[in-house]
Amino acid sequence: MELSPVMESFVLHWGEMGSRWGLNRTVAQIFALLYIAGRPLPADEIADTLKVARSNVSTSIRELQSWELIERTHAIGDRRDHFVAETDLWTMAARIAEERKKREIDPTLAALARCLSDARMDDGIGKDAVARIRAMHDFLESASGWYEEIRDLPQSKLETLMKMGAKVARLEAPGKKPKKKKGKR
Amino acid sequence: MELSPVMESFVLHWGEMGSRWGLNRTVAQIFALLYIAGRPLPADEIADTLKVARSNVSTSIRELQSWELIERTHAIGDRRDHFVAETDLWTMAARIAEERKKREIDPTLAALARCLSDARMDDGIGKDAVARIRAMHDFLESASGWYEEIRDLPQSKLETLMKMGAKVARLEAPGKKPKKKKGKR
DNA sequence: AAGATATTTCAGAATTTACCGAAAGCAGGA
DNA sequence: TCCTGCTTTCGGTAAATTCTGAAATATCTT
Repeated sequence: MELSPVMESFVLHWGEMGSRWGLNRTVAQIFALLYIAGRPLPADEIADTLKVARSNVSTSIRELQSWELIERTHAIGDRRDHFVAETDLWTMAARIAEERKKREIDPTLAALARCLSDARMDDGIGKDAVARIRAMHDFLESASGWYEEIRDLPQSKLETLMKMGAKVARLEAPGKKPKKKKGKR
Repeated sequence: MELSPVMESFVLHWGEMGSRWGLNRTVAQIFALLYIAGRPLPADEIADTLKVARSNVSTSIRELQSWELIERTHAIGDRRDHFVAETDLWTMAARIAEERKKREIDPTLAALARCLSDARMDDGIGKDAVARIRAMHDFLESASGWYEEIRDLPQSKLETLMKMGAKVARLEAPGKKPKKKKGKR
């Protein structure tokens, strides 16, 4: 596939950003390419376009599938696997949130719980230190619980909720109480 | 500083997790140590405790300061700098969110905007591809705007908002309409 | 101002991570 | 069952990142 200048810079930017996100450059670039292509691409075409080894594409695609950000499809008369990116952005965001939680939050929560239960046998640790571990554990757990509650809301509900957020924010903003209801900052 | 077994595993776990978070191991460990210590520690004591080079501590501390997760303090009669971790978890979360947005979202948004403006001069890119870039840009921008609206809410307001979220979630949950108000799933 | 103590910078060493290309594995014909 | 086209696995290498120790810098003390 031939990349126009803008498409190329889109892909390159995603590559750089991907690193900051825990993905590696190639993985991120492949996703960007599929997203911008807007149609299923076979692995070897991806490799050609991005100038990376075919095997590298294979590995990266597996990673993208574990994030559920791309899907395998087929074309008639073509034995090769093709891949398409998820294009709905709400879905993308949800998938990313889910996966990051799974990789970042859940293991941490488990480790903290382990620390707390071990703390009983550990006479070298102070009460206040245990309390701080517990505080962190409880905080993460409640954030996690909240996320789970809203995770399955349909998009429309989420949008409602976000609007509510904005409203709450506006309502008696810190330091400047509106005197009249007409006063819309 | 002597680490008890639980304290040590807390620190080690943070080290591992930090990697998944874009921090490196040492940076994360130092933060964990300061958090669990609950009192200001001088840099050389940190180095001793974690068995890393003094210079490494210096670099890592700078990184933690850029996240505003630790603060430099002083003790009378001691010329050395001491460091304490932020212990309020809401504040911590806010700082992390702010910094991640700054590092992950803002540059991406800027790059997308650049792509969009460049797209005019690029006759190699299809209309639909431009539309997808725009969709991503707009999505990120509105998420970003929402974040900015709630970012400065006091903790109490945020908690209210989270409760609202839970309520919206419960209210006519997808696939199971409650018939009576008593029915609390 | 010189000496003592504390911090930062930096070049190279060590470690970790990403990538390539060759070989192996797996279908679906002939 | 033996090609043939496609995909995955894997050992080694290249690249990037992290860490160290020595040297430079800064700051107090006398």
